[in-house]
Amino acid sequence: MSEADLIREKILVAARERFAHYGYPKTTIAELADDCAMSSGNIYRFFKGKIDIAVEIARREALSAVEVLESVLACPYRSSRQRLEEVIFADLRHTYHLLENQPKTVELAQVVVAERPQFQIESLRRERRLFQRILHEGAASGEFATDSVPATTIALHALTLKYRYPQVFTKQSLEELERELAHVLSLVMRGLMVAQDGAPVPATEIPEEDASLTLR
Amino acid sequence: MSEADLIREKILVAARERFAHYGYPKTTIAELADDCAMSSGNIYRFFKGKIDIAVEIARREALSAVEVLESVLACPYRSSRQRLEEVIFADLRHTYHLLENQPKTVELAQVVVAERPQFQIESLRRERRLFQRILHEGAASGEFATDSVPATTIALHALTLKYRYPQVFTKQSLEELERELAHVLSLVMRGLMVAQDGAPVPATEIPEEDASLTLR
DNA sequence: CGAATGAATATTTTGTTGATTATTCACTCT
DNA sequence: AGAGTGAATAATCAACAAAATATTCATTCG
Repeated sequence: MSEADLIREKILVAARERFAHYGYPKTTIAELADDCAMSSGNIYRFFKGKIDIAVEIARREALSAVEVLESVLACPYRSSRQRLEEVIFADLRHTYHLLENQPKTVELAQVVVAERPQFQIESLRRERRLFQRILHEGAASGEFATDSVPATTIALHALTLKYRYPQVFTKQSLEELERELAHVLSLVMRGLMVAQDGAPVPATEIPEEDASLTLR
Repeated sequence: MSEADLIREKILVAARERFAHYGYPKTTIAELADDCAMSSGNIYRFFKGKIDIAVEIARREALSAVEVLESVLACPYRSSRQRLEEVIFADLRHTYHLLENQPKTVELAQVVVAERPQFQIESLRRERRLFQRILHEGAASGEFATDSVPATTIALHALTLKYRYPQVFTKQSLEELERELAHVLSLVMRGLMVAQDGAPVPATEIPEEDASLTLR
């Protein structure tokens, strides 16, 4: 990693700290420069503007969240249904805890999305790709019955919207949201799965909360 | 209808007009009083405050929307599936057109919900009751298979959230939203419906837009 | 010469004041 | 007495100035 990259990282570390503690608008470039023992003008050799620091932090946060979810897919013994359900539950829990513990994250996300609408589009796309991969595997193995994997992906992504931005839409507790999500998934799974010799598709069970899947 | 009630209606008519044209904040009590040829003080004999006029208008709007949706249930020849799908599509279209044609409605709704959170809770509850009735009928007739009508109602209501506040979450066109909703309902219906002698549950078709179901 | 500075400038936020508007109420009118 | 008024008061908004902050860039430094 080059010298310049190291300084860039230093700025990002200082910014993450201040954004989380005091929020994006209350953090000044002068403060970040102080933290990094440099002049405010010098920050601009590493980032085009203040907002770009926020974008980079948000981008990494989003990437690492998807990476953690992808680790669920690495467990080979699980069925596609289990994978899909665990990913959706893990996503809900991760976002819920993030907004609980780091309330300033909401503000940061809002600023970034307002300034760079493309950011949200790409985050959603990454998430959809993850869903699509699971559906594709499930369809290939004969576990899922679907006319069109892309169409089902879009549907699944749309119908789980509420659980991806939990505290934004409702003031429900995590427990309530989890119970509700289990009902939603039970309904959907019955439609998605291939009938196993007449046996009804069992209801979704709320998975154990796996600490290793909880970020930070 | 008593004399007092008639005056009350007059105020509501004037307010609806001005709220729609100029918005809630830009409408003054003095203007409403002028419209009704009375003094501003006199308005307060009919409404506790300005916000209560907005609440009453929003309440009636919400009630009449549910009433129109209920008229779908009055068509006896339709299957439960058709009813459910038509109600959800009609709701999407109605809200979409309302926000298109009466953009000030969003502002009004925001003001009312901010001031009276209970309002939203009750509107959602009314909508859920409608869903529950359809599910109940479908379960009784053997068309729908469900362990628990209340649980399925909650699930159905949660997973169609995106289509109840269309322009709030995305900038998608009505056509896109309808196509997406059809995919969502196809998936859900396959899980909800009782298998008919092995034949697969057909995909959801986007219903004709029925002008009589479009409010205002 | 590239890296870094910090004063200069542009932009945004904050605070203040005057004006507008919501709400009350002592009063008038029928 | 009950319906209605409009001036008085309280609350909110809007416009503007002052302060704080983001960004640039001529200059310095190593």
